[in-house]
Amino acid sequence: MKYPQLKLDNQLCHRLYMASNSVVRAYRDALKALELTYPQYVVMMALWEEDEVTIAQLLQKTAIDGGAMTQILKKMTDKQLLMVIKDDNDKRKKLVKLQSHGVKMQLQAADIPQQIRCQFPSINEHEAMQLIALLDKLNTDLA
Amino acid sequence: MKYPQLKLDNQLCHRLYMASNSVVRAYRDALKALELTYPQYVVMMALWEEDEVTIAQLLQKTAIDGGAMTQILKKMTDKQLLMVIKDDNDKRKKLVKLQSHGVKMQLQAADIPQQIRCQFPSINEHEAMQLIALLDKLNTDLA
DNA sequence: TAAATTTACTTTGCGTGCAAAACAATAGAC
DNA sequence: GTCTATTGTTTTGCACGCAAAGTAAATTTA
Repeated sequence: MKYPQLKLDNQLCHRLYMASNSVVRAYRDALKALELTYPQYVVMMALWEEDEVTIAQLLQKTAIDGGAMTQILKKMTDKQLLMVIKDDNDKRKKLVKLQSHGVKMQLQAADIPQQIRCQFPSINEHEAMQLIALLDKLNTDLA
Repeated sequence: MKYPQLKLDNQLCHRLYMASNSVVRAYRDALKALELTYPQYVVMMALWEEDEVTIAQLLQKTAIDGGAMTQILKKMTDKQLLMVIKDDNDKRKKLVKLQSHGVKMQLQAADIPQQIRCQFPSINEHEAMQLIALLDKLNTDLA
């Protein structure tokens, strides 16, 4: 091959592409019970950490696309997981607030991380931390 | 917080999600010159390595979704990058073959990997190889 | 204070990723 | 040699990710 740098085997990026897709796929079964997609689950995690935040804060924390977020919040509102309220101090802003159904869901979600973790037994705790550290570097550079 | 395992900061998976999106975004400028999307570029890399392969082989090598592949090959055919030919030995199969325009594009693509690499300077060569090894483990487990 | 700029969010159009269903052609079982 | 199962690919419907354009409200500027 003329250009070894173009071999798929040499592409860090293709590995990331595959890994991200695989991991999101891995969540599907666990999330089916909660009737959540992966991005919707990420929104829930963000809100369980800090509730009543603006959409901008949620976008920042989750790294979900703004255009998609509008649709996601609409669907989650329909499911009674949360509410979107106008901010009276600044009418451009909107606050996202969990409904009781959304709050309670945290209990059901509590063992999902472990369920997922079991699906990659080849990675030990040390390696998982290494991976997180490397991905943080990457994300910082690409931010 | 009641459930630290649900903190976004503790999620390997959310890092992967962000990193994959960021990296694909990073390719956008470089690929704009070739009028390719990232998955289309992956198809090109696969074909530059081995041409005249069946769609099933291409799916296997690229890890692109089958339903999406049909659309991707249609668009790439329209752009004269490749052809999809029926296999006479087994009429279920189809072979994908680069057109001359597609073959020549390899030269233009040859410096893309380096362009992308420059966008995450915090990761040195050793770390990049570490990252690849860890992602390979992950992908093997989740395959 | 009126105009220009910026901020916060929504909308639109396109390109995937995905599951599930559909389809055609081959291979196997009997 | 039919009947069934399997293989290879396409289609459909939905959910994002993304860029770019649009809207409304606040802020800055002059």
